[in-house]
Amino acid sequence: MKGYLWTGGDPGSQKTAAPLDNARLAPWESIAVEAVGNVIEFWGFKRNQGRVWALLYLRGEPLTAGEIERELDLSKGGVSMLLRDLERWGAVQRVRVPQDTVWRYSAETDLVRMVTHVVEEREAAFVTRIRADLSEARRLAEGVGSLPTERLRRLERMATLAEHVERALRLFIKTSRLDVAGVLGAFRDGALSRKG
Amino acid sequence: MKGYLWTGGDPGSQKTAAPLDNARLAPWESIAVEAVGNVIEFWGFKRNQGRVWALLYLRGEPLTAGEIERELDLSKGGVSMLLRDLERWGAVQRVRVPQDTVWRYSAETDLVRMVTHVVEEREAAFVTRIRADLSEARRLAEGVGSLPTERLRRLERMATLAEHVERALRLFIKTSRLDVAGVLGAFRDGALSRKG
DNA sequence: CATATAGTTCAAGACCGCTTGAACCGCACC
DNA sequence: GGTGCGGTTCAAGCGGTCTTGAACTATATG
Repeated sequence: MKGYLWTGGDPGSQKTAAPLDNARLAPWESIAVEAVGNVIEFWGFKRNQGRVWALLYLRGEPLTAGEIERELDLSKGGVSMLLRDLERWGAVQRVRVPQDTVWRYSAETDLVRMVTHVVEEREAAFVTRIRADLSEARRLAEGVGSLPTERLRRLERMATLAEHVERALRLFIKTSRLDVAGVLGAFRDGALSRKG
Repeated sequence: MKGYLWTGGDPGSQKTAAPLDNARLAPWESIAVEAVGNVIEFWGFKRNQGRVWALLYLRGEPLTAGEIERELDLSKGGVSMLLRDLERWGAVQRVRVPQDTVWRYSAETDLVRMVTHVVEEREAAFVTRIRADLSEARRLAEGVGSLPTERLRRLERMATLAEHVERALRLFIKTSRLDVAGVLGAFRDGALSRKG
């Protein structure tokens, strides 16, 4: 989510899932990789975190940092950092293939868990904060003697609204988690080889 | 939502609903205004759009652009653009007080409608796009002869997941709209004076 | 130990959206 | 017409994040 339809309208400029530079990738891979990049960015992560995960997931077998670097046309340092983040979040696993010295990385299905989890944390904290701010404002406002009750009421309505939105949001996260959990089964079932 | 807990952790640096420069505003106003600014930014709009709307809403009576400029410490040009956006979205109304030459602006309760509406549009378009991309990828992949079925399956699962998330999201928007609509009643009911 | 290659770190810079401020327009009033 | 003021526009600057690339560490090998 960057510049969408905001102020200017400017429709039709939808950021394309561009073939970009990943000329190395098969077209279908490229499209899927970019799509995941978009989603992940939308949810507040870095686009390239999504791209890396998608590549690893689609390939199925572990890749080296160098391969990722080439396939996605990223810098060495960038790949290192992206992998570290993904690994820390449990979205990617670092594996060592027997009689080989380099690290390889394979996708965990947990990108999904990671997203729901982090988003949940973030959203919850945020929403809580807003509520706290609004009740603080209300407390202060009530302390002001000469405040027209009408203005106080407006403030209260604002707070009420915030609470309702919070409820809706929590509900969304909960149902969404359930729904996703179902699909996770699908991710896990198949004969998805995973080095172990 | 800017830099939250992403890569670095860095907790406790929660962006405060700072007293900022709006020394002119009563503390409770300032807090509430900033809170709304945060929310609105979180949903993908400009922080200052939220601040302007909040100020107008809390004040109850129409303000001039100059007043807004001073109260929120914004630039002339900025206020003009912010008001234009808000007006276009129906979140603010431009009113002319009898025997006065300047325009004044008053808050519509429709900020809420605006947010749900725009967010809905945006989210829907986005999600649709992702789905389209993924099925395109799938179509292409199926056209490739020598593709291991396992890899194809992974792609398919990705698409399935996207569909599920889409469903959850649409559900959220729908229930959220209903919920918000309920509160809108509360916004409208009271003896909220509106120049007419 | 010297060399080479994988991996990490981080300052510098690219990039991008938001805000500013000055030029400009339009209207009222003298 | 001239002056003043509200309002608009937009190029330039600012502030933020993300990426790069070079220096650095770690590890294997001869």
